[in-house]
Amino acid sequence: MDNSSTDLNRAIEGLIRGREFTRRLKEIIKKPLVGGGEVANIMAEELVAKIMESFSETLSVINNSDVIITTPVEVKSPEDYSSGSCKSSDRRGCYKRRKTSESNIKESSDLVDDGHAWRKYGQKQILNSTYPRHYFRCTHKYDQKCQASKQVQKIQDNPQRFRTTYYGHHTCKAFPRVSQIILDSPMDGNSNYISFDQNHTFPSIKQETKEEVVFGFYPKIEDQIQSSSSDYFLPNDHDHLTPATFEASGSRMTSPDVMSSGVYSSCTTTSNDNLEIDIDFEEGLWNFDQV
DNA sequence: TCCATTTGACCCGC
DNA sequence: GCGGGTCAAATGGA
Repeated sequence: MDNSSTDLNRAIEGLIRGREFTRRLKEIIKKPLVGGGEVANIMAEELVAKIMESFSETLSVINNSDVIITTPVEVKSPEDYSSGSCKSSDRRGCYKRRKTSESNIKESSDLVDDGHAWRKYGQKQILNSTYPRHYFRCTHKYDQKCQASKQVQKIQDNPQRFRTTYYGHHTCKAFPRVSQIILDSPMDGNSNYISFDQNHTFPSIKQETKEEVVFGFYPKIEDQIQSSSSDYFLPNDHDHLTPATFEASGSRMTSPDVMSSGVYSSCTTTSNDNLEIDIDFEEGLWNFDQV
């Protein structure tokens, strides 16, 4: 079996896992809440994490042999790493640093869109590390109290790869964005297609607009790095390492409310082998058509 | 003018 | 005390 076939199988397995987790989540949601629904909430959160993990892994496979390392650590409540009390009016540094929290570490040769809107809030040179570390928080940290954050850093031994460490779960309602899911277009009723096309690059949307809430794209770290620090540069063969790219046909995708309704998504990958994946969450239909 | 990014300052865990 | 994580003023682009 050649590599592309292996990757294809891995991608399919990942999606099937995601489907199974989604099915379980659906069951939990359907069940009447017992005990205030806390148990169900916890289970749902775990399932969401697993779903995200499966999709991330699948995306990584699609984007060529990326590695995902999941490090389950004690899950803390958001209060455990929320801002602490402040004494002065200058709130700089006024926060409570998290001790431990759930983290997912991902290494990739490119920066895959993880489906969420991030805002960079810091950059720091790390001791004994050539490359600075970049800090991102969820765009909805304040408007929806989403505690998700991540750190991105070039891998010392392999500067062409990036290590992304995710902390916390997304509690925001912003739906995972295009790389994962595209909705029915309210305009024409046709499904929108995501194309993982090596010939395109990520659009870089840098505003926390309402549009971005729904389909803001993952900002290219390269762009940010280039604009911020001379320490960062793109590898010479960057064209070869083009980030996972996609394009969505169907233009306007604006209303978050659409997300809550029936979801149909369809994505297309184009690599050596074309993998077309149609996902209908509402009907539970997943079609894998090798083109 | 608005908003994202940059960057230095500050705080906390180890 | 050091180093890492976060904050917010300053800055620059749209």
